[in-house]
Amino acid sequence: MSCQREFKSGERDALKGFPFCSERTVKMVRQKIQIKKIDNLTARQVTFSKRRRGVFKKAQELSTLCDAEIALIVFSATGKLFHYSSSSMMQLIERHRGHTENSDKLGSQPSLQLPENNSYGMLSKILVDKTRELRQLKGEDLHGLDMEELIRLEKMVLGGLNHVVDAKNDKFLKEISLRKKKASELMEENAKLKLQAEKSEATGNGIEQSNSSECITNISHGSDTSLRLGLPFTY
Amino acid sequence: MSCQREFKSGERDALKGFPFCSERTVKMVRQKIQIKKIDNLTARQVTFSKRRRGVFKKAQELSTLCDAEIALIVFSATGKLFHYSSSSMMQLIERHRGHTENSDKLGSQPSLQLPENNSYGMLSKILVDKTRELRQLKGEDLHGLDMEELIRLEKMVLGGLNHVVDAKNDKFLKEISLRKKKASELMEENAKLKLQAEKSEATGNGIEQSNSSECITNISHGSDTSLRLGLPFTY
DNA sequence: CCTTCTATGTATAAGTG
DNA sequence: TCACTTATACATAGAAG
Repeated sequence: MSCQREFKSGERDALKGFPFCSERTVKMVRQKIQIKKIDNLTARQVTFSKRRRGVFKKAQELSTLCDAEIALIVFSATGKLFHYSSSSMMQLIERHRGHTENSDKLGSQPSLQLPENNSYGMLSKILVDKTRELRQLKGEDLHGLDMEELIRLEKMVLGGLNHVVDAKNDKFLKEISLRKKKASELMEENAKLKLQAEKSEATGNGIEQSNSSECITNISHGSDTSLRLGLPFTY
Repeated sequence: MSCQREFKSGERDALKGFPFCSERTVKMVRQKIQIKKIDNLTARQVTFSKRRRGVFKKAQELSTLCDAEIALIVFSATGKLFHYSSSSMMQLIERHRGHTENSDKLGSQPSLQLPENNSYGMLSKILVDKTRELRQLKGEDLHGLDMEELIRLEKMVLGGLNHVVDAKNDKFLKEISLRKKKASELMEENAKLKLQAEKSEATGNGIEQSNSSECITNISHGSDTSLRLGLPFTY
C-alpha cells in the first residue's frame, strides 16, 4: 500500500520535471478546513471514517514506537463504538482511575469500604507489580534500580536465557534426529524397493524405478530447509 | 531501530562523497521510520512527546469535526498519565463498558449477576497470563512452546539482557567517574594542605603532615576495588 | 460504507540551540 | 525537556465509482 503510493508519488515527481507531461490535470484544489463541525452529513461521515482510521493508526504507532500504553474510545455521532487499547482496556482504565483518584483530594467514599473493591484493587496492584517486573525483565523501565538490583536482574535474565537456550537447543536436536531417523528409514525402504525393482526387471517384470533417488534427495533436503537455526540478529 | 538508523546515516555520509550532492543539502534528511520500538531513549522520549501531541490534536479534531465522543488515555513508559476526553471521561468509560459487556454473547453465568466479578475475573485472567509470561521469561514452563516460540522468547530475553547490561554498565561507569572526580578533588585538596603545611613548617609553626600522601593512596584504591565491571557483552 | 485518485495540508524525523 | 528549523513522509479534502 504505502509502497505503491511511494512509487506513484515518485513517478509524479519525475513527471513534474517535464513541463509538457503534466499541468493539465489541475482540479479539486484541496482546501484548508476549519476545525468545526462539518455541516454536510455525508461529508461528515466520510471524514469521520477517514480520520478515525488515522487517529487509531497514530495511536497504535505511538504505543509501538514509544512503548506507551494507550486506550482510545470513540463513539460516532450515531452511537457506534470504536476502540483500541495497546494492552488491556480494563487495566488501562483501572490505572487511569487510580491516577485520577489519587489526585482526588476528596476520599472516594464508598469504594474503599467495599471488600470486593478492595480485592479488586489488590488484584490490580499485584498486576501492576507483575507488569513492572515483566518490563524490567525485558529491559525496560530500569531507571529506578540501583547497582545491586541491576546485578540481580542481570543474573536472573541470564539464568532465564540459559534455560530458554537449553530448551530451544533440545527441541532443535530432537527435531533433527527425528528427521534423520525418518530419512534413513526412507532410504532403507528405497534401497529395498530398488532391489526389488531390479529383481523384477531381471525377471522381466519391469517396474519403473528411476525416481527413487530423486525421492531420497527431496526428503533429505526437505528436512534441512524446514529448520532455520542461525538467525540474523538485529537489535 | 538503531542499526537501521546507523545504516541510513551511513548512506548519507556516502552521499557526501559525491561533489555534485551539495553537502549542505544533505543534512537532516528525514528518514522513513519503521513502526517498532525506538531503541534510543532520548529519541524515544522526543518522539513520544511530539507524537503524543499529534494524536491528542487529531482526536480533538475528530471529535469537533464529526461530532464524536472520544476518550484517550496515554501512559508514558515512565508511567506518566496523559488523557483527553471530549466530554466526561467517566461517562465515556461507562458507556464503553456497557457496550463491551453487551457484546458478551457467552453468558458467563455468575458474572452476569455480579458486575464486579466480571471485571474481577477478567483482571485475574490477565494476571494469570502475565504470570505465565513472567515464568517463561525466567526460563520456566517452557514445555508447551514450539521452536518458533522458543526462538522468539530467546530473542526477547536477549534483548532484555542487552538493555539490562547497558543500564548496569552505565550505572557503573557513572559511579566510577563520580568517584574518580571525588578522588581528584581530594588529591587537590591534599596537595594544597601539604603546601600550606610545608609553608607553615618553613615559618616555624610545625604541623604534622606525614599522613597526607597515605590518605590519597587509600582513596584512589578504594574507589577502584569497590567496583567490578561486567564483561563487555556482545551478541 | 469502502476504494481510489490527486494535490495539498500537516505531522514529524533529524538536527541545533 | 522545550523550541525552532528544514525537508520529507504521511494524512486527507474533494471528487468519483
